[in-house]
Amino acid sequence: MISKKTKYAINALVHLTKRKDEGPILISEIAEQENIPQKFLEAILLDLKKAGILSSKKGKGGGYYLLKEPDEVNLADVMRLFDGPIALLPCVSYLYYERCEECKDEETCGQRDVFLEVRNKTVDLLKKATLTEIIAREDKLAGKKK
Amino acid sequence: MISKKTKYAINALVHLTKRKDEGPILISEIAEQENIPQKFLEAILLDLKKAGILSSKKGKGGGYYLLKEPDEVNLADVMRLFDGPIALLPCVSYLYYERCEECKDEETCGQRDVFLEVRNKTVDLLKKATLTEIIAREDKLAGKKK
DNA sequence: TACTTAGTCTATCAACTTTATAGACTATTG
DNA sequence: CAATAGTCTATAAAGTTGATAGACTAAGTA
Repeated sequence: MISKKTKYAINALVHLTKRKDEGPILISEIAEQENIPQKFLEAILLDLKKAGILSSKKGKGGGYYLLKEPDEVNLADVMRLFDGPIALLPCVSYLYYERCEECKDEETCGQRDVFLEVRNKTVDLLKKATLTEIIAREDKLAGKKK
Repeated sequence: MISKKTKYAINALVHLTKRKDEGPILISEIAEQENIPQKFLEAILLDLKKAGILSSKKGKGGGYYLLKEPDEVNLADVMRLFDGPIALLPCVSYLYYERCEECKDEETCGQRDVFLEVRNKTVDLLKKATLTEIIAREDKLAGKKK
């Protein structure tokens, strides 16, 4: 399961993408409309800023806004930022690789081979899921609904 | 990441599969050869027994052995047993479904749509990974190695 | 029957992570 | 200089994970 942090981060990013022509958006507004505890959201947005995805303005008329283009931000990056590795085993993670202590031979480990496949497919799907693409999905789903 | 419990369980199951013609295998033997803390392994094997995957015999000449056929045990089932849902969001889990409190409309949620795809692909890959298939992978990897 | 073997059950625990809250601080705008 | 709004630090409750200890029970064997 992904953490609430990641889930909240994605919702906040989608929110900011939809309103990206309105200038800076207040934390309090995002918190209220997306049902996220405000203080918790503050920390999340700060992390997204440090990661170069968002930027902010202080004082009156301030708030947060997208720094990267919506098609340059994908769920794989967001997940890694808050939850760390996407891989289900440390030994198949590319960015957070770690050997399994109990493993006898990594090269011939069948379990590892399975989870390597799962990781590759998952990263593949999550990389394709950009903010732009997520909103396109929503539009499509909303169309089907009515 | 999967828990050590799941990882240990898979290693123990593969171990028992390889030696399934030898009769009951001691917990202590599996623990030693697979580098698993014995007391921890005891609990794991007990869970696998309760799930109908293993059976055991007490007293001298006792130990654990496979009850199901190796091609009837897959990693999706083992993961669910120890780690619960495979899905990354509660709202896309089939067996452990739960609504996201903060969600405004599940039917048109783009985030959900992405994680539904990830879940489906992951379950698909893990269902195919039976004990038989894992050992076949190991043989193949060992062949390539030399 | 008594002894040994080996799985089973219950309780406990330290360490860590997650989710969240409170409050002081700093920069910007008007 | 006062109001606004993001930033930083600390704290904490709750839950999960990985592990250990010890008593108990069932099965085989002499």
